[in-house]
Amino acid sequence: MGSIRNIPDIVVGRLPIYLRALDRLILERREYTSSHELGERLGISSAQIRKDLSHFGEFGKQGTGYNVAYLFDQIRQILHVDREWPMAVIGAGDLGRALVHYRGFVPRGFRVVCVFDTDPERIGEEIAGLKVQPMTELDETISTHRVQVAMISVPLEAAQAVANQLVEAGVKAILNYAPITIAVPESVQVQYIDPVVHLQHMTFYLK
Amino acid sequence: MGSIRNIPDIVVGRLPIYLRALDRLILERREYTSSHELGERLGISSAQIRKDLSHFGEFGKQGTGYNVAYLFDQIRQILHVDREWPMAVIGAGDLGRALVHYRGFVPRGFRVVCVFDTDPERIGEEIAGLKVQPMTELDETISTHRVQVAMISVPLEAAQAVANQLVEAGVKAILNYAPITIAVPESVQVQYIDPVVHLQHMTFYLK
DNA sequence: TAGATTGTTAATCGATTAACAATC
DNA sequence: TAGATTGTTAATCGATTAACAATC
Repeated sequence: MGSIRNIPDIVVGRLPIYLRALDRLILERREYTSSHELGERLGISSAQIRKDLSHFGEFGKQGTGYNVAYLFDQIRQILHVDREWPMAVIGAGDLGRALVHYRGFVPRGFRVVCVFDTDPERIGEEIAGLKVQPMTELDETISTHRVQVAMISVPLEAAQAVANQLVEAGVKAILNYAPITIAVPESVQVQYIDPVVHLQHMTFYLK
Repeated sequence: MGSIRNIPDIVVGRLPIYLRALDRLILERREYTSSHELGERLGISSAQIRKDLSHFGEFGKQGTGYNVAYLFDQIRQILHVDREWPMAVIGAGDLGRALVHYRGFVPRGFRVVCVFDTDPERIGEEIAGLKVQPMTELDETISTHRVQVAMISVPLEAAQAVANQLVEAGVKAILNYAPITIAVPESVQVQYIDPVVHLQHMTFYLK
């Protein structure tokens, strides 16, 4: 297999985790790994890892396992992070600032190239070398930078309107930090980060 | 049903999403809703919502649907967020600061009560009225405040060691923002937030 | 009453795991 | 060669959906 499309989304969702683990193995100067070792580290069965990878091709050798650097490269290509995606951040509050400052994006294929806010107090302010821009400039800036990926860090009341503007401007993937489900066209990807959802999931198991 | 234990974890994971949607309906002053409406808003089938809820009891009425306030209360109880969980934040960098400042925790059952860091520059500094404490005080502070929930916002190299300290101090649920899988005893809950994982998941579908 | 919607059962669909031949 | 580990098949397991009697 490998070339046939329609990969289960749940499988795609695990690839970034594999990539992260491989990155770590590279840091440890490990040349080879196995589905067993990866599974051990990630709390996933080795069979699942082999099955997941088999959707995309044959990356290992019987007896030896996987060449770490090679598999890392292959997954980077599969996920399209063998390049640098320019990103927009909407909302320059505490969270937006933290996102602009975050050093962890660039080594993994992303770079914040613009920040927007509505607050006149914030517009013009510099965050990590980027000037906060007014929302009125969103469309043009996103076009010229060819931004396809954006992160929303505005209050929840504003999130849907911001999402609409982003879609209008041509953004194709939105990471929404506002605690609300937003509606977008089918052609636009959305993912959510809401810490409270994770916390409430865990407190179910606490007394 | 309702009282039999061993609820699928995937069902538990959806309850916070339902709760969020109900919160929104309360805000909109809606008195009743239906599995159909909830499903529509969340992009989930109505059958799934009814099935999920049926694990915990009967909350609706045929013909009428669900009383919003009642269902909201019930799910709060199920998830144990009908109280306020004190939380610790470990790591007072940009992200840690944003977490301490975040106003969205208290209305949903959580309150940051202490912040820790190793950097002498940061120790003693005030963030939203909380003094940043040295890691040496972690054990005692967590005991006296009866903290069971913690968020890790330290660099990835430090994350496992911090997790160990937290477990040692009696923490039972960890929300880990460091991009690394950490090892903890079975009795401790862990959830992860890594924006890059979400971004890479989405770029798979982009060109 | 007629219409709407629940809770639940059974059917379907999909994901995970076990097992193993192939082979490095 | 002997041992290890892959990729894949088939079996198992679990989750989602469709359908409907019950009933508000």
